Amino acid sequence: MGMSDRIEAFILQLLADEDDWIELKRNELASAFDCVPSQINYVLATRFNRSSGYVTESRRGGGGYLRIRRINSGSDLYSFIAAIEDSIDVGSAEALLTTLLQLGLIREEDASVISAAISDRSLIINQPYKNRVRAEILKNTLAKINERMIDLHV
Amino acid sequence: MGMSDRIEAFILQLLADEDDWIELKRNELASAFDCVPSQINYVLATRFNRSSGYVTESRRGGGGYLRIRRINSGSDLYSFIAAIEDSIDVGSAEALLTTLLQLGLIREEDASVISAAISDRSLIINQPYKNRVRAEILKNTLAKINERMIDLHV
DNA sequence: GTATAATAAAGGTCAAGGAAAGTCAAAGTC
DNA sequence: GACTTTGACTTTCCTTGACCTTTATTATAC
Repeated sequence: MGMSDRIEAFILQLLADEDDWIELKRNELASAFDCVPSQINYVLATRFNRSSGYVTESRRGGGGYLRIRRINSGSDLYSFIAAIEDSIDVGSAEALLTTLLQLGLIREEDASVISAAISDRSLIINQPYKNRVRAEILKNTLAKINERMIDLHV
Repeated sequence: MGMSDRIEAFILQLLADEDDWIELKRNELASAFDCVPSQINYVLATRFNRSSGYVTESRRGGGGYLRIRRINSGSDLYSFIAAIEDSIDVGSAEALLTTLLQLGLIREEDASVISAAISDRSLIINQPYKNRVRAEILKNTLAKINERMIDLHV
């Protein structure tokens, strides 16, 4: 297990204990793991980014910190669902999923299942039905996820 | 017995000892057998692929690895996927999802997303296409979940 | 005493280099 | 002819360090 993996595990442990959010000192963490401080940034960028369900804030200067928060992000899938047209091609649909991922509005697991559902491999029917069904599937699955998130968090 | 056969035997032995999954370093293995690293890829591709009942994952870069896992096709989603006919009505599909849930082969989150995708509200097309598309969506989404379950250490 | 300037104490960025594994086609073997 | 072996080249991921920006604290001017 490499250094980045160990740092990731350490942070995950902290989050599991404290749930909600944690605060760290970049320099302290770096010297605890005996690595350069920028390695911490690398770990945050690759493992604690939005599409893996985390947000980080930080502050520089005296008393600076890193804060890592898990987002079980409820809320506004609605506006995106409402914006889906009656028909959507596979490229646009995938782009939408990517956007939602980046915004942390859906999780990677959900995105991959939806992606499989709306793929051309699944929708073995001709146009224009294909794109219409794709739009319906998108709306219904996203609505279901939205429901779940609201149930969970709010 | 050729080199590929000997490497295969070695890996099979490791799997027999450790059952479940094993992790290897491509370069170490190659130098242990005194062959080029890409030979390992050849062995994995020809002897440890999906259709022979194995999956492999890997990671490049520092601390990279090869991981080989046996698919025990009994409790795997795979056998259920294979059993899905070309056409399935909504009742049977829901029943299947319930079964898979009870067996712990899928999670509730996944079930709800799939359920939304294959509902009559999503599949706004006529029979017999509706049931055929439903079958395809089921197969493709479950296959994706199966992949993911395998990726994680199950 | 307040306003400003200097210094210290954080964290951020980015590119270079290294450490793996992947690919693919040519050559070899049976 | 099919399967195997080899190696040059590619891609991905990780680590390191030099340099930058932001914030807090302290020193200085008036």
